[in-house]
Amino acid sequence: MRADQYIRQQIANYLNGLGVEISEDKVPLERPKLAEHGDLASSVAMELARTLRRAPRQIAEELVQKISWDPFYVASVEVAGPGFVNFRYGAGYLRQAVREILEAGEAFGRSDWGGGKRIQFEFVSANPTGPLNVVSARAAAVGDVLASLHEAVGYKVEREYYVNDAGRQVRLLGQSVSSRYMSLLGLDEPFPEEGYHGDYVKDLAREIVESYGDKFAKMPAEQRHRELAQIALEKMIAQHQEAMKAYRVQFDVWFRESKLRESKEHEKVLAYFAEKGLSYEKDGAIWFRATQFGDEKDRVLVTREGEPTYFLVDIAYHRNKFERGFDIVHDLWGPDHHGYIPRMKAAVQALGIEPERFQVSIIQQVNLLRGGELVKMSKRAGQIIEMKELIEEVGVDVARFFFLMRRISAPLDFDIDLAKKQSDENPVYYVQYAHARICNILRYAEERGVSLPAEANLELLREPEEFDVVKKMLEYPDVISGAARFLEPHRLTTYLQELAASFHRFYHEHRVVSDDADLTAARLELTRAVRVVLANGLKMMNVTAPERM
RNA sequence: GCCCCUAUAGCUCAGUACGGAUAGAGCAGCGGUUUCCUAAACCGCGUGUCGCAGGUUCGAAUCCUGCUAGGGGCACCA
Repeated sequence: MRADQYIRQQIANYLNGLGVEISEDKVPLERPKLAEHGDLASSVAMELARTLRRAPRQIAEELVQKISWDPFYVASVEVAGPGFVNFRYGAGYLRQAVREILEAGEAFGRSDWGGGKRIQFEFVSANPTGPLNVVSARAAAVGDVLASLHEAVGYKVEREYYVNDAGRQVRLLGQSVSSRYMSLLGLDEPFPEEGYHGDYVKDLAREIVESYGDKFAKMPAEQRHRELAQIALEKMIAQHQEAMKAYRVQFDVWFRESKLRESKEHEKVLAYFAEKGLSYEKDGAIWFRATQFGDEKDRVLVTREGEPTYFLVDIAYHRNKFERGFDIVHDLWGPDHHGYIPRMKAAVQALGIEPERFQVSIIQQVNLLRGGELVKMSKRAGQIIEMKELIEEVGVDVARFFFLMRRISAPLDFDIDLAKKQSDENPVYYVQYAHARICNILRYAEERGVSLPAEANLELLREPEEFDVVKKMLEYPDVISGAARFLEPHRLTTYLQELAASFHRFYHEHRVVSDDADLTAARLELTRAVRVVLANGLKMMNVTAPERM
């Protein structure tokens, strides 16, 4: 049993005996900010003061006296301040934790409160009409880790990437490439008004000239646009897939919008809405009654030109997802899409799906800093820093870690200079170094042929720095479940830095491998446990845990 | 105008879900630590109108209301 559970149980039992009805999980218990306030503290006496009509300190004193505290879990209990009850962990409990962490290994920190429910995370889903930008890099890191966190707490998870390989944008890509293609061949074709200006379009055109020559120049413009669009599209999608692979994101499904269109799934939605009276015709367009489901205005499904809107196809896409049997569908979108949430939620409801099963997180923007200055990016001028360039410059580990350091709802400043520094200013190395350092200690012990007793005597662990490390490790399962539940992967980076710090402190104060074989054995166990937790945490983020640096 | 996000130390940020004690880290600055398992480490020193104003409460960075500033969004684009 966990010590916090034990304490809650004792308090709840005692209070129930007094006639106060309180369940274990309602007993307030928190980790105090100040070390002098103990390892755990309860404000229960203050909260009960009113109902019991007694002074909080008096209630606290009695509670402390009347309950017989098992010294295995609780080394000391005291009343402090206005009526807090402060607890310190028993040494036995802390020592046992070391053993439990080692036994659990990769399973340490995992739980099953997800109950095997199926959840899908859809993220990145960048248009294949251009290169991936740094926002996609953030989304990729965040989505991947949120998915992993949910796996760790007992969900069955799928990662999906939606490929918008159809519609207006793709036509524009075809026209843009065609124009560049023609001019490479010395021919003239006007550049489309809202075409894509980036250099990558010229690169695509050049590649196509190299592989196909002037084959497309002779065909009718419309056919050329179509065929070039397809070729360019596949090249872009392949690039995106390579980028994700290099970034260590493994998508289960790359879902193509064109598949939906081919199987006419959007038309089925249309028919369904028409049948249910959820759509109507106005000004030559077909509209969805989104206002019936809380959106601020009705939305167009089919334009006056008879073309399905992105929204309509997206509704079909979401219906398709739910038909695949997910209990929860979770989308990660960019900040420019937040206005889109009410209408998608409305649509999901209109399809008869419980709205709680559809969740959206908005990932805020990324500001790149170089030399302390904001790097200006303009999509129109084709001036952007691609995800690929950034990764090449700073490395996958650093990029992932940096993108995970902030709350997803906050814009993130990515300091390229800091990311490139291999020094103490860079938090990634700080954490990785702790892991490498541990591996080095273990190697050293092995090389020296340290002879260890069969079973380490953990009673020899008694230094405050040793216990501090254990206490920090004990926080890990809560960090994982909290990060998953509240969609806050940054808790993991913050935590790993704290764990690394507490290990570095321990390392500095005490020798692990010494002439005292028993003590060495005990400390090697502790050290191995820290390695487990650091490795688990880094693995969760898909950041490498180096054995030497 | 309406909606979303953000505002905490010189800088970058935790802490806000579920209100608790003297609001914490890292970096930058200054000073120190290595005959010893990696100094990519450790230790010490300073700083706060928690954006502002009210309210609720024994207690508010945290909850409520109203403001202010910055960013983003409000398409028959995606």
